[in-house]
Amino acid sequence: MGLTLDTNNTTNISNFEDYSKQFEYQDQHLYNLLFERNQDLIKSKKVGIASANLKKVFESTFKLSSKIGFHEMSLRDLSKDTGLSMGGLYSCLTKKEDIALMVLDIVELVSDKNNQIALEQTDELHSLEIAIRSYLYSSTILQPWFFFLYFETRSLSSENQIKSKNIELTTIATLEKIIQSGVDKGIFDVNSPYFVATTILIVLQDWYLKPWKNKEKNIDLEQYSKHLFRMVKKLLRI
Amino acid sequence: MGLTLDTNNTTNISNFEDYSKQFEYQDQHLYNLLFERNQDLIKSKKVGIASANLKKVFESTFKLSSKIGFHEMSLRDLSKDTGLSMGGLYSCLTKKEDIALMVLDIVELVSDKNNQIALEQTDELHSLEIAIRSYLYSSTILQPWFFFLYFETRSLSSENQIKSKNIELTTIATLEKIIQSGVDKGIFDVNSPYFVATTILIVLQDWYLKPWKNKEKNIDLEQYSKHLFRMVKKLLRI
DNA sequence: ATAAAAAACGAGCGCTCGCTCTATAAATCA
DNA sequence: TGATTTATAGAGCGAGCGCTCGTTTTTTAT
Repeated sequence: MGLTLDTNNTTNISNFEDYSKQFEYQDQHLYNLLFERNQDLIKSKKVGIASANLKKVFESTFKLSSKIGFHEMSLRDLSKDTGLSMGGLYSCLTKKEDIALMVLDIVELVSDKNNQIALEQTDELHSLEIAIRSYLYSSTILQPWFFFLYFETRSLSSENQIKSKNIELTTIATLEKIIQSGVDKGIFDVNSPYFVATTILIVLQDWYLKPWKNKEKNIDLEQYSKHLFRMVKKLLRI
Repeated sequence: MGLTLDTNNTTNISNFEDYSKQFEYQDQHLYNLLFERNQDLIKSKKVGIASANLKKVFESTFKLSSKIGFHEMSLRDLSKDTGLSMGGLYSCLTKKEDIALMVLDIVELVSDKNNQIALEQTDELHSLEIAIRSYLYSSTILQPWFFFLYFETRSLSSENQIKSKNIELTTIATLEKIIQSGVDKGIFDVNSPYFVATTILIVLQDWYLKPWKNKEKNIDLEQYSKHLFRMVKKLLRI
C-alpha cells in the first residue's frame, strides 16, 4: 500500500512474462492483501507471521483439496501438511470455511479487474483480445485459486454461492457487451453475441480447470491464447 | 432384456422427442439395468424392490448433493429424503461410494454408445451433427447423472477418477477423429482439429453443467443444438 | 536480565460420520 | 395356516470431525 507502483492504467498485457511481473495478486503481496482484507478473521497481529502462515495454509489446501475435495480434507491433514499445529491454523482462521471465503474474495477481485480493463478499450476486437489475455494470464498465475472456487463453490453458504456464480455471469455479460458493441458498429457479424461470449468464457475456464489436457497435447499458454483468439475471429466473421 | 426393440442401429436422432422415446437408459429400465449390473453390491433379491429403492436413492442423492456436494450429504440426510431407513439404504448398497460408482458406470455406458453411433456415420459433417445431438439429448435426459459425475469425480478412487477422465478424453478423440477425416477429404478447413474437438465437448458439457444459464436466457435444447452446430460449421469453414 | 505480549502447541470436547447388526415385519411358499 | 425367506427398522459402534483452550515457547520491549 502506498508504494505500489502500478496504479497507472497502462497494464502490459502483450505477453505473459511482462504481465506476470506487474501482476500484484501473487506471492508476498497476495498474502499481505489477504491479511489486510480479513483482519476480523485473523488473530495474528503481525503481517509477516500471518501472511507466512496463510501462504502455507493455501498452498497445502490447494494441494490436498485438488485431489480429494475441500470437505474431505480434514484440518488434521492440513496441520500435517503445513507443519502448523491446530492452534497455528486457527491463528489465521476462525473456521474452515474462511479458507473458501478468502479464495472467493481474491478471484472476485481479480475477475472484476479483468473485466474493467477489457471495458476500458475502445476497439472491440482489441478489447476481446485484452479480455482473453488478461483472463488467461491471471488464471494461470492463480490457477489453484480459480480451480478451487469452481469446484468448491458448493462448500460455500448459498449467499456466497450466488456471489461466485455472479463472477461468471458478469464476465459473460462483459464479453457480450463488447461483442454487441462490435455488431452495432458493423465490425462483427454474429447471430448470438451471448452464445459467443459464453463459449469464450468456457474455453477460458477449460484452461485452468483441465490443465492436464493441454500439457498432454503440448499446448502452451501462448498457443492456447492464439487458438482461442483465432476461433473468436472466425465466430465473429473477422 | 430380450424384449428391447431397438437393437437395430437406426437410432432416431433427428429430434429430442423421438430420441427420448427410444432412449433405453431411463426410468424403470435404467434402475433394472443398475440392478442387473451390480448384483454383487445389492442384497435385495427381487428386481422390483431393489430398483424402486435405487430410484429413490439416486433421485435424493442428486437433489441433495447438487446443492452441497456428495461428501457433505450424510446417509442420514439421504435416509430422511428417500424415506428409507439405514437398513433400507444398505439393502441396495454396500457402501456410500457405490452410488458414485454406479453413476460412473451409467455415464460411461451412455458416452461409449454416443461415440459409437457418431463413428458409424460416413459423412463427416453429418457425423458431427449426430455426435452433438446424441450427446446433448442423452445428457439432457440424464442431466443429474452427468452433472454428478463431473463434480464428484474426486470422490472416487484414483483408479475410477482415471476412468471418469477417460470418458472425456475418448469423446474428444472421437470428435477429433471425425474432424481429421473431414480435413483429409478436403471437406473441412481447420488449423487444429483437437482444439475444435475440445471446444465442442466443453460447450456440450456446459449444457448439463450450467442449465440455469440457458434457462435464464430462454435458450431451449433445439436452439442450443443449432447454435452449437452453426458454430462448428464456422470453425470448420463450411 | 526481566516482564509483558504474541504465537504455537496439541490433548480433548461434543458431535456426526459411515456402517453394522439384531429385532421385527412383510411377503412367499408349502 | 404355518414355515421360511426376504425386506425394513433404527439404536448403537468406533472412528474421525471441526474447533477450543489451558499451557508452553518464542519474541519483543524495557
